[in-house]
Amino acid sequence: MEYNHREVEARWKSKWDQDQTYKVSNDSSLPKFYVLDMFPYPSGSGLHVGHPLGYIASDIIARYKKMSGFNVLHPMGFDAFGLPAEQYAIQTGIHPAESTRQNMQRYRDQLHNIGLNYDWSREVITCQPEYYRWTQWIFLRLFEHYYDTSARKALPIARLSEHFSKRGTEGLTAHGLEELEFSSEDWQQMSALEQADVLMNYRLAYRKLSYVNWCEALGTVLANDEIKDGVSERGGYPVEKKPMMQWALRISAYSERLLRDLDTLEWSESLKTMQRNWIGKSTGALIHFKVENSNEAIEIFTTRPDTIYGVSFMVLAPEHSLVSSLTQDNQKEEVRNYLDYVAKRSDRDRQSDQKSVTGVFTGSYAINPIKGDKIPIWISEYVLIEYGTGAIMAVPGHDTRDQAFARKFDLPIIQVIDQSAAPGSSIEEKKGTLIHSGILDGLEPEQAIEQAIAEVEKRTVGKRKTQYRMRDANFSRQRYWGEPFPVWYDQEGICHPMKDEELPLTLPFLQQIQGGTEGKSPLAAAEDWVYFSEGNSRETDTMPGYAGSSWYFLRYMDPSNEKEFASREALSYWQDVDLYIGGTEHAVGHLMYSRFWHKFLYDLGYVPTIEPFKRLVNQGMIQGVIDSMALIKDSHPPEFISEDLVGERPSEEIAWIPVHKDFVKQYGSPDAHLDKAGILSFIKWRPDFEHAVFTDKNQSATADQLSENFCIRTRSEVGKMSKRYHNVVNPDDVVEEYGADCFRMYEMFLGPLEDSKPWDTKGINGVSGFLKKYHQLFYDENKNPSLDDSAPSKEALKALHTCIKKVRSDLESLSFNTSVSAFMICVNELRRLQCQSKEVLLTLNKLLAPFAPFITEEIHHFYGGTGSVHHQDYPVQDESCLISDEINYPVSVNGKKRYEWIVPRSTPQSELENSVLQLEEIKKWVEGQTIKKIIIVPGRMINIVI
RNA sequence: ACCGAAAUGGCGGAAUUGGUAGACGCGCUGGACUCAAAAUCCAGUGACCUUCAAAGUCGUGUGGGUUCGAGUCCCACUUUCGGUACCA
Repeated sequence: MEYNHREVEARWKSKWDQDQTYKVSNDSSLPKFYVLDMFPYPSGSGLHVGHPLGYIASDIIARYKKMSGFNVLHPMGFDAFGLPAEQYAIQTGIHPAESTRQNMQRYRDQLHNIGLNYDWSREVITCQPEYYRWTQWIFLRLFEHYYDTSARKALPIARLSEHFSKRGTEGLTAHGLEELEFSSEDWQQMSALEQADVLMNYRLAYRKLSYVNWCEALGTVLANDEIKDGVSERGGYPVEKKPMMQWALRISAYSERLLRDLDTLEWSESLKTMQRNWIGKSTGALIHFKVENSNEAIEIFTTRPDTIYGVSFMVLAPEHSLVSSLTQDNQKEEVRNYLDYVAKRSDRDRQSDQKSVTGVFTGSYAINPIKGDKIPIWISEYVLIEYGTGAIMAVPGHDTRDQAFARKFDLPIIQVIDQSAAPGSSIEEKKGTLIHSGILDGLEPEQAIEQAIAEVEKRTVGKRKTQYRMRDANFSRQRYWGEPFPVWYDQEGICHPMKDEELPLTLPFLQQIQGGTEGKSPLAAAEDWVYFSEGNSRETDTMPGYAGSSWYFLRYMDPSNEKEFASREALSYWQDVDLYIGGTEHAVGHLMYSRFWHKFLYDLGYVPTIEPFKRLVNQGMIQGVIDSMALIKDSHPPEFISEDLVGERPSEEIAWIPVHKDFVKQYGSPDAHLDKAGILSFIKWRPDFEHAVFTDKNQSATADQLSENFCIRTRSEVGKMSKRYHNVVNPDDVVEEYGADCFRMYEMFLGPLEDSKPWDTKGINGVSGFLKKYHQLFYDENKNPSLDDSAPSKEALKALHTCIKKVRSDLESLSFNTSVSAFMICVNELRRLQCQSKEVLLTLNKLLAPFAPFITEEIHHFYGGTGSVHHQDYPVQDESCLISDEINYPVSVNGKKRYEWIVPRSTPQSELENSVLQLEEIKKWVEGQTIKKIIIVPGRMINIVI
C-alpha cells in the first residue's frame, strides 16, 4: 500500500494544533529541559533548506527529552528588527513593519510544514513594543549602573555620585573609559552638565566619540563588509572615517568574567578558543614616551617590555589625537596626503594587506624612558586606533610587522635577544638571553619582562597592565528600524533616562524612510516625536540588531508578562538554556553579547545563573551552488560563451553573470549547463540580454536561433544560499514532493550537524525508499495490520536493541546522520527476517518518533495506541539481547591484516596466542621468521611482530 | 593578515581510547519482472596487477616524523569554508 504523506501530514498537523500537543506549562513537577534555536531574521527570500538543519536537530532532541520524562521548553520567535527590511523599504516604499509581518507569516508556515513541535503561544518578536519595552528596560538598567572593580559586579550609579561628593576620585573602584582625578570640592563645583559627563564615563551604557564608516551619498554608516576598495559596495560612493557621538556598552568591564566562566560551559573547545582570542587577554605594561621639545607624552601598551632597548621608532594610528600636534611643518603635506589615503581604507584592508607597507614620518621624536635615546615618531595604518592605546613602540628586531616597516623605511633593526641557543625559533619567541639591554642584560625574556615593568614603575613612567583586546560594543545605529533609546536630552544636553512606567517608547511611524545628511538618523525626520516637549529632545539613533537578541531566550520563559521581563517563578524553574543550537557565524558576536547581558542581569539579581547557555552546538551551513555564465566584457552585442571556451582568457575580460538555478540543467553537478530552453528562460528573466549572442562548442547565435542541442556550460561555485545569488532552495517544495518526515531525515542524513555541506537533493530517494519500506513493515497489501503478538526471534530482538543502543548514544552526541543509518540497517534486517512482532516493531516506532513525527503517529494510532506517540516513553535497550558468543579477530602481521579469525568469546588469551600461529593462513607469513612478540588487544585485534 | 574549522571512492559520508578504512545512502553496471518503460526486487561496485580466479601491491589533501600498528598523534605546508566588531 502506498503511504500518502500529503494526506497523513495535513491531518496530524491540524490534530496536533487542535489538541495543543506541544503546549508547554511552567507549572510542572517534572525536571525541566530547555532546547533553543537561534531565532531567524525573517528575510524576504523566505526560509531556505539551510535554516531547518538546526531546527530539525533541536526538534528531535526536544521530542526525545519529552519522551524521556522532561518538561521541555522548545520555543521559536523572530529577530525582526534589521537592516534588510529598512533597505527594502527605501527601495520599494513598503514599510518595514509590513514586509516583516509578511515575512514572518511565511516563515511560520514553512516551519509548521516541517512538523516542528514549537509551542507557538510563546512566540517572541523583537520588533513588537510588548517585547522591546523590556529591551529598553534592560538598557535603562545598564544606564543606571557602573561596574565596580572591587565588588566585581554592577552597582547603582547613585553610589558613585555619593562617592564623588564625599571623596572625589580617591579610592574609586569603577571601571571607566578614562582615568579621571578630582577632589570632592571639584565635584561640588562642577556644573550639572560636567557632573553628568563624569558619570557618563562610568555608566555601563554610555556615550562616547567613536569612529564610523560614514557614507554621505547613502546617508548611512557602513559595516567594513559593505566597503570594497575604499568605496561603498552599493553604488561605489566615497566613505570616510567620521567621529560621532555614539552609545556604547561597557562589555570590556566584564572581560575577565566572560573569559573565566567559559570554563564552566559545555561548548566546543574551538568555540571557546575563538571567544578567548576575541577577549584577547594580555599582560604587559603601559609606558609613557615623552615627546622631545614638548609637554606631550605618548602612551603605549606592550606585552614585551623586555624589548624596550630594541625600540627604534614609534608608530601612531592615523586617527591618534596627537597626530596633528606632532606633525612638523615640513611634513604637513606628506602627512595630510597619507591621512587622505588611509581614510579610504577599511580596517579589514589595513590589517590584511601586509605586503604593501605604508607610513609617514611626523618629523617629531620621542625619548625612550629607559634607554634615553631619541627615536622618530611615525604614522601607519597597521596601528589601529581602537586597539590598545592607538600607539606602539616598534621593536623591529622582535616583531615581524615592525620589522617589515623598518625594512621599508630604512629604520634601524636592533637585536636585543640572543636567540642562538634556541635555533629555529622565530624572532617573536620568548627564547634566548637579553643583550644590548643595560640593566636587563643576561636575563631570559620572561624575567626581563618582570624586571622592565619594575623599572618603569620605579621611574614612574609606566605601570603593569592587563589589557583586553575586546572593545566596548558600539550600541548606536543611524537607522530607523530598531529600538528607540528610552532617553531624552534637556537644553543643556544632559541625558535623562525615561521612567520605567513610561515604557515602551514606541518607534514613530515614518511614511518615508531616508538616510540623513551629516550623520543624522532617519528618526530626525519625526520632528513631533523628537521634540516631544519644550526644549527637550529624544535620541534619534536606534539600537543595533543584537539588542533584542541578547536576552530573547529569557522572554520565552514568560512571554506575555506585562509586569516584568519574566517572572521570578518562571526564571527559577527554567533557569537557563540546556542546549542551544545555531550557526557558527554567531560564534563571537551574538554569543558574547548575550553572555554579557546575562551576567549583568545576574549581578542585579534578576536571573539565577551566571551563564545563559549551558551546552552549545554550532550547526554547519548548508551552502548553495552559484552558477554563472561567462560574459565577454565590452562585447556588442553582449556575447556569452560556454565555460569550457573561457580557457586561457585573462580574467579581466570576463564578467560572471549569476544565473537563476531553475534555468540550469544538471544543477549542482560538474555538467551544469543551460540548454536552449534555459537560455530562453534566462532572457525572459533578464530582458536586458535579449539581443545577446550565446556561443557553445558548435554554434554562436541569438536565443531564438539556437539549435535544440545547444549547451552552454556554467561555472559552479559553492557559496551562500541567498536571494542575491538566485540559488535558494525552499523546503516547502521538498516537503510537498517527499513529505516532512523524509525531508527531516534527509537533512539529518546529509552529514554531521556541525559540518558545512552543499545542498543536493539527489540522495533523497534513499531516505524516501527507507520510509516506504518502513511503512510496509506495518501494513499488508490490503491496508490491514500485518503485525501479530507472536514472540519475536532472537535475531529480531538483537536488531532492535542494537538500533536502540546506537540511536540513544547518537542522540546524546547529536550524531543524527549515523542514527538515520542505524534505522536503515535495522529496517533492512527486520525485513530480511520477515519480522511481524508487535513487540519489536511498535518499540521501533517509538524509537523513530522524534525523527519522523508524522508516520510514527499514524502507525501508533493505526495499532490502537492512545494519546500521542510523542508522549510515550522512549525505548531503552536490553543489553542481554546484544551479546554474541563469538569474536571476529583481525589477525595482522607487522600491522598488515592477513586473516579474519572467528573464535568463541570464552577463549583464554594464552590459547589465542598459541593457536594463532598454527593457522595455515598465518603460517605462510611467519614461516622461517623469528617472532618478536604477539600483541593481543582482547576483543579487538591480534598483531604478530616479526 | 589574524582567529576557528574542514579535506576519506564517481558523490554525501562511516570508522569507541591509535587497532579489520570505505558502514549507510546516492550514482553506476549486470540480472529478474515487463511487449516496452517506470516502479520494485536480486547481485556487483576504491584503484592497480591478472585471460579468469586465488593471491598480491597501492590507497584517507601534500611532505616529513612517532608507533608493533596512524584517517586518528606530532611538525611543516596547500586548498576550501566561517568570523574579524554597523549583514544577520
